[in-house]
Amino acid sequence: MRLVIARCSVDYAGRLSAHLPLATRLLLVKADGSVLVHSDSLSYKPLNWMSPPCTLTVMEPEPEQANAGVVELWRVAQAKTADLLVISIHEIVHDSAHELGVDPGLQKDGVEAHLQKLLAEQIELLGDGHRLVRREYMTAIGPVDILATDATGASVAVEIKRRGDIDGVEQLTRYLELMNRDPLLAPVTGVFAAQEIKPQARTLAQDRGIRCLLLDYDAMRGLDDADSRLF
Amino acid sequence: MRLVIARCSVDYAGRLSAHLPLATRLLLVKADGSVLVHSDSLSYKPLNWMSPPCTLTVMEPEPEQANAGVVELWRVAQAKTADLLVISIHEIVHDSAHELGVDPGLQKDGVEAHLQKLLAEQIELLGDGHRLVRREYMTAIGPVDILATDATGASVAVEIKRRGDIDGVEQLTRYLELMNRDPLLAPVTGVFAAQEIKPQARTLAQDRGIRCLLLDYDAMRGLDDADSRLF
DNA sequence: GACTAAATTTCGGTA
DNA sequence: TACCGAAGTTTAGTC
Repeated sequence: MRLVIARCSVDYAGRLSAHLPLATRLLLVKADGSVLVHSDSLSYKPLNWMSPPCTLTVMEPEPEQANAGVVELWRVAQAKTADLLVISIHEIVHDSAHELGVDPGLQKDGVEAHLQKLLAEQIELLGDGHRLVRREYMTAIGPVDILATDATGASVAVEIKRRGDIDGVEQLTRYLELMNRDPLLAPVTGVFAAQEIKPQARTLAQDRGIRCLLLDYDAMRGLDDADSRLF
Repeated sequence: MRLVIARCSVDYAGRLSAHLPLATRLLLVKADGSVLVHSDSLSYKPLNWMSPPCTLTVMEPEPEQANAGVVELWRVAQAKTADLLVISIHEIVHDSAHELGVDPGLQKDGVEAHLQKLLAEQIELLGDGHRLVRREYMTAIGPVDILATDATGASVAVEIKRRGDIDGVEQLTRYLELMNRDPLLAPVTGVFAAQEIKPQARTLAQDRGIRCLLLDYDAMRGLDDADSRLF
């Protein structure tokens, strides 16, 4: 990994055109050849970048550019997409390279998968008499998060989201349309379960006869922990 | 901006739990206090991070941790969300700080806005006799990208995407439903225009009587350039 | 401030 | 490999 702090301007041409005026920035060159341009604020996302696989070529500036103060010209090209990133360096403030080795990678745990697991374990949150059929119930257009039955034995399809948006309601609606054409399943009712449900999503769901269920993640996790300790 | 190359392990607790085993990584501390953890590959996205506003506290390791080889303990906390990032540093390989100043910011140009402008100028791509009514036609639930009329004078609503996904069809469907309730506009037909249309999106669109139109960005841009030079 | 839509989305899983 | 859906999505714009 090479770290360069430089006064530079940047131009990107590819899926869009973008230009960065002259300023001091961090240029981060990774071992796979990818390049990231970061400013001192607006974290997370680089101002500009090039994804691997790509090649970095350091070029001499044209006389005209040299007169304008350009010391080095970096040309970062992507083979596949013909995207091009050009960095015009006017001054290098810092330059260092470091051997990092391969990263063992990130271990994640949580979010929607966890909500789904918890709700499957606490299926009675859907209402008295509900029973779990299975998680990730496959349909022709994708998996339904949870399939259950209510007290009368009728099918219930549950779509789980962390944030209940209008898109989630559309998604569940498509599943319900499809599943209600299956005589083995029909009639199937829908439950839209989320930690937070946007007003518009709630309105749309109710308009389509889909029940909304607010999930209390902390409470569900607490119950889960309590259960695990009941031995 | 402070750049630290360090052998470290990282733990994040917040919207999810994540753990990074001991390895050498780049720790990037920005002027606004935000922290990014980058490995030497997998560009663009940090392995772990904390968004501003947040506070970085450097702590002495507990005796137990010190015995395990921890030299420094970084605690990055977000005030609002109670998210917490803990970086256990075993060895600092590099440490430097740099004054970057405020970045003038990125100038973008292109993508969907450009496609919309081009299609508005080349409205005949929708079919013979089509005329532009206006771009960004406002409705109660948001702006329709382009409103036009066909050869018979009937209204045509156009949704433009770079990548035509199923969501875009849903979006256009909502607009069409609403607009067809307006006696001044009805009947309104829909056109789903994109550089690339996913098979499922095309199927859904056709099922709903929405016409699909593939846009050739380069050709449209070429025409535009040719037009601009016709003087 | 709330909400919607776009992103050079990126990233992971599955058929 | 293509496609689909999630993301600690983030970010920008509008109401």
